[in-house]
Amino acid sequence: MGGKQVGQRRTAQREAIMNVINATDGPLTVEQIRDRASEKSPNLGIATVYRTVKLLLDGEQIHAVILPDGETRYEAADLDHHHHFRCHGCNVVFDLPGCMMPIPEGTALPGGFCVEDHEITLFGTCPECTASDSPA
Amino acid sequence: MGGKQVGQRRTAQREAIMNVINATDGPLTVEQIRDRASEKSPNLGIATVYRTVKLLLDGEQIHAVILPDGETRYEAADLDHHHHFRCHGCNVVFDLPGCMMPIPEGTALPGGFCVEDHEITLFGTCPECTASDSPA
DNA sequence: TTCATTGCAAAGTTTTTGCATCTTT
DNA sequence: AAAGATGCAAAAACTTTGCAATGAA
Repeated sequence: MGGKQVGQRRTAQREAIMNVINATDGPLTVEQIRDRASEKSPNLGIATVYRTVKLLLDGEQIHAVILPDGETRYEAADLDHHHHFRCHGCNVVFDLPGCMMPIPEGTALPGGFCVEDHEITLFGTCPECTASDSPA
Repeated sequence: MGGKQVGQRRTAQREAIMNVINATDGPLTVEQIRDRASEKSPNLGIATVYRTVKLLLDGEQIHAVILPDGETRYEAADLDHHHHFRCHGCNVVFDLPGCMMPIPEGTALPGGFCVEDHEITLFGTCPECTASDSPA
């Protein structure tokens, strides 16, 4: 009922988009995905990126990552549990392998809040920006 | 240069909006602010809420809180450092006093990332929803 | 050949801005 | 009375959707 089927054909656009998402070590915005995928698929329309992202979300192949800066980014779903670091200098978002959350899921907090999941974002300066910040 | 001055007059709308924001123990969306403030200021326009929120942001009286659900909320700026808990049942966002981040600011992470700030969101079930979830 | 997929443009959403009017000072 | 503030409606920014054309199978 309703709607055509979708996600069945291997197209250059889809290939390019998936490759871009899998090639980074940090989540990307739709704009970033389009810019990078456009190199391989020149006339790539922004609507196609949005549609493909939605397709990949539905298929659990990627996850949305919404950081406190309000931008929605996307990352491959097959990554291990990890968190993110956003550089104040270049605004790039990096993956930080591992987890630094001391409260295990299932814990009941003092107020009676039962913790099932968590999200952590670190902000600061990335190695590159640290290097270029400090004068010679 | 440019733009009128702003934030100089005490109006019913402003009063209502500020009271609403200061009366909660969790950050509120623009919609929530308007709904609650409308009780005191009936014809409150959404544009006024947006303008007032911006005004308060500029004046450092409130902060934006963007959680991983993508909704932008606002909270009083005079609160102590704390984090947030979003209930999967009722979608309400609560303040969690205190901090559970083991990495001090100023720490350099293994990859060379220098941490200056952080943001934590916990997800789970709030006390009320825990109570109503479990049958008698 | 069929029908999912694409690009473009139109339509939704959400937030911002222009403007005449209203209200605080 | 002067000028900031408000409400409405138009505009801008970001996503989604309709549709004819394209191209994978």
